[in-house]
Amino acid sequence: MFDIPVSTLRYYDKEGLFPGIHRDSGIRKFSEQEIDALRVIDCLKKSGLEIKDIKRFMQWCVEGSSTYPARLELFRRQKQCVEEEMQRLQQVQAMLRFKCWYYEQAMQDGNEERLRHMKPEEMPEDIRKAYVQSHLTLDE
Amino acid sequence: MFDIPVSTLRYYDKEGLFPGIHRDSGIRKFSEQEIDALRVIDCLKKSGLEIKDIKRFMQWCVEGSSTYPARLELFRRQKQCVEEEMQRLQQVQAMLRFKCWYYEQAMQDGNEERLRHMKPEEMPEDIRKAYVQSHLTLDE
DNA sequence: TCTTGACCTAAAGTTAGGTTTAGGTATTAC
DNA sequence: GTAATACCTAAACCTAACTTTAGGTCAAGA
Repeated sequence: MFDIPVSTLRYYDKEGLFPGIHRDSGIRKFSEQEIDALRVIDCLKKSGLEIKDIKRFMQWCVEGSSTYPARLELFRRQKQCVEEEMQRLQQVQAMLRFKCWYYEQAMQDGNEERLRHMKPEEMPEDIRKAYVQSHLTLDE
Repeated sequence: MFDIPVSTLRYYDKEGLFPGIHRDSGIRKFSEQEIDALRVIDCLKKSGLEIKDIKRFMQWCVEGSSTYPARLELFRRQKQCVEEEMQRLQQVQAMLRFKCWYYEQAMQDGNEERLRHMKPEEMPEDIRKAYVQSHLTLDE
């Protein structure tokens, strides 16, 4: 259903990611609760959170309304993280766009001579923008 | 300069990421070549490439013009990867937007009763959109 | 009956990408 | 002269997030 190996589900459970999971004579029963937990786990993992922090969140969920502020703050923080990650990826994309253009040119020319001496001002505008953007933060 | 630990630079070199690096009586000399390599390494790493694949790219760079097509294809593939990653992150963001709204409501209400019975149709439009978007791929 | 398959546990193993340590050389600062 | 630094290597260590293995229980089907 979720394309997650059984071993991973057991690992998650061992790590405390399903604090309230019910068992039927030893066998884990995944209810709508846990399905939902899996969605949140997936989301929080992709937002950069570690398992132990996801566990803490799952604990908050069983602790009730007193932990609403903590949970809200967590999601706000992760939203911020993802926004920053997207910005980094946009810079990465700029570099990749530039590199694709670069090697298209190199293939046409058969060598990198012309490119080696090219200044940003001589590049097509969109490529120059990509070049400049991708050479920002890591420079100097 | 790049805020990379010396140990990491040595590790990269050991992994073959600076194939043509020059040494002055045993000591590595980082020229403009290697500075540029570091930018590309950073970009390729963030695009999801592993060290051993970056090494392969660096090898191509010393092999000359015959590897232009391979290099171009690599950058095109990584561009694709990053685009897909951005889409995944947009879905994650939708979930986070929904969760932030959810807990803002829960804090106002003091409990989750109202929210528990709420159907997507009853949510504010932007939140409903976020909810629907974030519940897409992992569902059923 | 028996054997196939789904579930279980605890514990060991795996992988990537570094980091740390131990031991050594060479240059600079006082 | 000697002491603090910056560099070097090889090899051991580390962490997160799984995965694999070994060994066992139980129920259904041929």
